Amino acid sequence: MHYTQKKIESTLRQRGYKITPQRRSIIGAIIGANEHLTPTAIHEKVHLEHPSIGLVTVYRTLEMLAELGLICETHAGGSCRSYLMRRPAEHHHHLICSDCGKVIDFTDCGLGELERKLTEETRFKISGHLLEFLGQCRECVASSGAT
Amino acid sequence: MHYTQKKIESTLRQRGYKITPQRRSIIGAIIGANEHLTPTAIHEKVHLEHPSIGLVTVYRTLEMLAELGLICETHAGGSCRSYLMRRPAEHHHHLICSDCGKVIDFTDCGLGELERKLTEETRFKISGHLLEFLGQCRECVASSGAT
DNA sequence: CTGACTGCAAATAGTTTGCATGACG
DNA sequence: CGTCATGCAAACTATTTGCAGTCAG
Repeated sequence: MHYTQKKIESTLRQRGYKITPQRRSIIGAIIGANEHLTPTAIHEKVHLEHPSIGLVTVYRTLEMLAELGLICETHAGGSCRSYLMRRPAEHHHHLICSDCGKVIDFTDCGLGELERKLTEETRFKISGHLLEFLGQCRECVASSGAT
Repeated sequence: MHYTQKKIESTLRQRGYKITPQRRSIIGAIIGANEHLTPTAIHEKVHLEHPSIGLVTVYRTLEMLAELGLICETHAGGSCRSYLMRRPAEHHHHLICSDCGKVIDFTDCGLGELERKLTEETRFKISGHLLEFLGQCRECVASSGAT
């Protein structure tokens, strides 16, 4: 459903980027996680295996991956700047658990109609939209109810 | 359509907050603007009339207003943390011009159905959503076309 | 080999906190 | 008057940049 490590590496190579162990490790960390990761969180993860990796490299790699469209930012919660592996399909949105950070993707947002209506009413040339649902996932509902 | 200065001040008073010239000025700046304002931008605006106002006060006032639900954050573009006067009606969304920053509110997002469907499929307890449309307003389309 | 990549340290930007002074109610 | 608000400076956090050494291709 998401990009694989291999697929991403070949994309990098095609675009003229080099494959380094650091980048491998960072990509692996993002793929492995099913939730938002802040740059710092990613750094902590990769730091376990490769203690020499600097936070700066994480920032630079994230910037590169985002530019290639391989990861995307989310805006949930207060703080910004958390990243997630992107599904190959372009248009999608997130449903995010505010407790555990789990993310569920969905594509069918049904906003085409609304977009058309807004375009008509406002004469805006609409280029896109940001949509995220927030809530508690089943497990977190259960465990918070049990508490 | 939006809160008036008077209305906001009476809300503050009711909640036990004091009305100071600084707060008046900051509120006025936000009301006066029809676009997103970052804390820094607000500070610059009020600084013109009241050069003594510190950025810190802007931050503290924004925090207070946000807590009272009188302003809301937007997440458009890259940087976060920009504020906008909130409409009295609770649930609404923004259509934002990426060129000039103009913001148009709309309430009818028609996401109830989608929310129901997602709830059913994922068993999430959905608490809300974030929706923003991005595009160019009519004026900016015209002027960029003219260029 | 060579240019791209990395890590370090320092610079920068954005935001928060501590504290003494000042002003609203 | 007492308390809350302000402004300053300093502390913090997050992010970016400059540079010399290193490594993938």
